[in-house]
Amino acid sequence: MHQQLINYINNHSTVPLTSEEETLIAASFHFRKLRKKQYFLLEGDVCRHTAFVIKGAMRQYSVDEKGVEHVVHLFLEDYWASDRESMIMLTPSVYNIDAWEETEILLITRAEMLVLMTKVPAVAEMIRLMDERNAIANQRRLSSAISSTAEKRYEEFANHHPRFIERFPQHLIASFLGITKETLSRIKKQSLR
Amino acid sequence: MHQQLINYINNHSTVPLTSEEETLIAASFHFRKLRKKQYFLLEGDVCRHTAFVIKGAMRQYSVDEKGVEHVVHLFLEDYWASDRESMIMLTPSVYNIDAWEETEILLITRAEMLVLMTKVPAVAEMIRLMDERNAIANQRRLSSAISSTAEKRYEEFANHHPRFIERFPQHLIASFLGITKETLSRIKKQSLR
DNA sequence: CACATCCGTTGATATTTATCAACGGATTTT
DNA sequence: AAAATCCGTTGATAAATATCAACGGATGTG
Repeated sequence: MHQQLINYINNHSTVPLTSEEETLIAASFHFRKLRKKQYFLLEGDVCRHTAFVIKGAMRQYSVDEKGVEHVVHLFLEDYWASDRESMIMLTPSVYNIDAWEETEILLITRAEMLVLMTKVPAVAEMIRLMDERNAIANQRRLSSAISSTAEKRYEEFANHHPRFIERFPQHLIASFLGITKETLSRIKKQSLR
Repeated sequence: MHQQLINYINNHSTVPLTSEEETLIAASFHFRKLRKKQYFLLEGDVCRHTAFVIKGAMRQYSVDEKGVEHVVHLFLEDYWASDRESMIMLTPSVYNIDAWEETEILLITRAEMLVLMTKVPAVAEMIRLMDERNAIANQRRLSSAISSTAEKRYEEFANHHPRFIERFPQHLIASFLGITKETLSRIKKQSLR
C-alpha cells in the first residue's frame, strides 16, 4: 500500500531508502480512501495533513461571495495536496479540497513530516526538490496569468498537463485557468481553424 | 555594510549568529551598487546570483512579442531577488531584473549559499522561512489573479503592500497587477466615490 | 534656462471575456 | 426504464478591460 510512495521517494532523491527507513515511512503515513465528492479539506477548517495521492483525482478550490467555485489546484496520482498557508499558520483555510474520482491518499501531519525529514535524509531531499519545482511552476503560472491571453494560457496548459485534460471535465480546466466554461469552449473551437 | 543582512538573519531565525558566523556570512556575500536602470539580470542570461537588497528598488519583468513589459516582481529593502528557475535549471532567463532607483545589493551564488546553509544553521532556517512565506504569498497572488476583478486585486495589493505604492510609479503597479495603466487610473478614480 | 522625457489622466473606440438562457446528448441515480 | 443531473455548446447581450491618441504637469537633463 505504501509501495508507491516508497518508489516515489526513491525516484526523487539520490540515496536509496534502507528497509528500516521504509518501515519508518510506512508508519508515518496513514491510508485513507475518499469516495467521489468527499472532502479532504473543508473551508473554515485548519489543514492538518498533507496528502500524497496514490490513486484518483482531487481538486482544490475557493468559493466566492456569489457562490462561484474557483479551482486553484488539480491533483492526480503522485501529487501532494494541502493548504500550506493554513497548515503553517494554523489559520482556517479558505479552500476546499475534495475527491473528483474515488481516491486513495496517504496522510501525514506537519509535525510527523518534520520528524521524518530529520530521520530520513532522502525524504528531506525529496521535499526540498518538490518545493523547488513547486515554486518554479507557480512562478510560471503566475507569469502567464498576468501576461497571457486566455487562449495562450490554455495552449500552454494543454502542452504541460495533457493528463489533466484527460481526467478532468472542461469546466474545471476553465476554472483552473481563470476563465468561464463558455469562453474555453469558444477558444477551443476557434483554435481549430 | 553587511550589518543589515546580519540583522535580517537574526530577525528571521531563532538562534543568534556568533561572530564567527557573521564573518563567514560577510565573506560569502559580495557588495554591488547599481545605478538607476542598470541590469542585475538580463533576459537570455543564466541567473547566477541571488541578491539581497540593502537599499533601493528593483523590478523583475518579461517583455512580450509586442515589446510590452510585464512586471512579475517588485523589490525594496530586505527583499531577495533572483530567477529561481534559471538559477536552478541553469537555463537562460526570460526575465530582466533592473534597478528602478539607485540600488545597493549583496550577491551570493547558489553554490555559496548551499555551503553557507550547511555551515550556519540560522541561515538555513531563515531561507526555509523565506521559502515558506514566498510560497504562501505566491499562492495568494495566483488565487487572486484567477478569481478576482482588477479592482479587488488593486485593493488587496494596496492593503498588503503600501510601501510599493509609495516607491513605484503607478504604471509599474498596474503591470504587476496584470492590467494597463489606463485601467488602473480609472479604477482608482471610481473607487473614490 | 530650455528641452526632452516621464507620468497620470481622459476620451473614444475596439476587443476580450462574462453573463444569462437554452439545448441535446451522455451519464448517473432512482 | 424513467428521471435527474452533468457536460459541452451556442446565441444574444452586457460588462470589463485594452488600445490608441492626446494633453498638461512634473521631473530630469544638457
